[in-house]
Amino acid sequence: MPESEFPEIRNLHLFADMANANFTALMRASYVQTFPPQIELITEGERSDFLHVVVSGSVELFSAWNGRETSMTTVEPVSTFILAATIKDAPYLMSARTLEKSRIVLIPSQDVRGIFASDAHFARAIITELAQRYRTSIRITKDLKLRSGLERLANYLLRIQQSVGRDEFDLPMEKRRLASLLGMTPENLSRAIKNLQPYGVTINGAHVTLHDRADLERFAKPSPLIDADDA
Amino acid sequence: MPESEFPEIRNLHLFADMANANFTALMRASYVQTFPPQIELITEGERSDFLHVVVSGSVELFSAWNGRETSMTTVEPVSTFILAATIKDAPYLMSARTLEKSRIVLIPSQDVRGIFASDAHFARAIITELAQRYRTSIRITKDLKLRSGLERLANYLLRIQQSVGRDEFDLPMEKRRLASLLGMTPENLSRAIKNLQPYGVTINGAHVTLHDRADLERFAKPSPLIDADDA
DNA sequence: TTTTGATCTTGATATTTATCAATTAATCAG
DNA sequence: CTGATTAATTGATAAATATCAAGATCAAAA
Repeated sequence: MPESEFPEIRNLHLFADMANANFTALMRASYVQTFPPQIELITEGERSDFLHVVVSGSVELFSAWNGRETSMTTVEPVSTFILAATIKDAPYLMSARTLEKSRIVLIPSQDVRGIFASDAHFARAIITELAQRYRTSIRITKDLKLRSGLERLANYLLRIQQSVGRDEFDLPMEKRRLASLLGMTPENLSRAIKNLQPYGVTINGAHVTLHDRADLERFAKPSPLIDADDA
Repeated sequence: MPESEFPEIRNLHLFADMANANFTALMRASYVQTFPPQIELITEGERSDFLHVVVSGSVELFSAWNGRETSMTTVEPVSTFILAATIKDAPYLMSARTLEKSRIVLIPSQDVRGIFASDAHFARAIITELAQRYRTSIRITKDLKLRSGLERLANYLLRIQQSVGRDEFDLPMEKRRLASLLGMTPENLSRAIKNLQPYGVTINGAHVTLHDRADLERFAKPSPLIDADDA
């Protein structure tokens, strides 16, 4: 693996504080590969041989059961995925596919497990990362169990609004995939979008305008205990 | 805190491998308290001052939003809850209430954070615990997004069957709460139970009989990637 | 540009799930 | 044991969501 890739990985919280020697050892054992779009990188049920790091592009995590499929999350650069499976040396619970041309670093799981056992800083970073991901997953469960599809969409839009800081923005993914992420069908998402019009939401193609955020918030009732990144 | 309580806590994976001095320090800083049933121990949104350990009894974790409430999980002895909030020093995402008279150990969060920074064994145990909980949470999301209510119930029954090893058993909780756990209304659970009769399921009060497990499995299609504890 | 294929939208309909109301069954305190 | 309370069930209805089919829109490839 070329050393030129090291810095951006090193900057990840996960690797930022670990001993230099350990980081270098991890990197030397790793592979970097560029994948075209729509390549299935891992399949749920497989053994987790590598911790993956998305350096550029983006990756979708999804799951299937009984002929159905659902989008679980999108992994953007620079961050890791399937950390928990790597740690537990257990099968992946989700599949992963590239959404676009993506550069992926593959770190052998065995090396990750070996090093966190001896590097306290690395262990601490893993703890923080896992705690964060666990909490995010709990938020998703609450979103699914406590809200209707329409409410999930409304809060999703408000979360984007929050993160970009503007009332006008583009949807960051296809509606088809957004629907799956929100736990609804594409048809229903189309209708949900219309049903938000009375609250000042206009979506034209991918372009979203929130004409009256206060009004939308009155409907969506966003909560930091579901919608914040952490608070 | 009385030393008599130490051993069973010490036996938890989470505390089993840590240095003796550290364990003792944690315990000396802790409180034990016995709570009556239906006491709200923590409320979502509060700061996480204590890591909780259920020594006896049982505790329900639940969440509310916009006047609705959903049951998230049940904590049985001996295990901890709200570890992630403790680690992150962040507000609880779930509330907790005793289901019965329960003995709870309260370990100051600050001490937990202080010690895992210096005790590698403890840190490692926390990693394992968080990874496990994260994976469980992912399974729950898959269950909710990929299955109908009827399918969730069918698989829930098969999971209990698996854990008790018999085709006849009692539901471990009120139907009201089971419904909430499965993400449906009590009325719907009643009907779902009836709808499983063609697959050999009889539920009389709390007593469940699976007359034809193979048949039920053909309908439920259990998957180790959703239903196993870990595999 | 045109074609081709996919996504998106819309309407009609079916299914699933929730709500409301009433009754029955179970539990518990006195 | 008995009344009071809560849980569970059942039926009727409403709302939410999914499915199916068709057309419209968009985007990539020839």
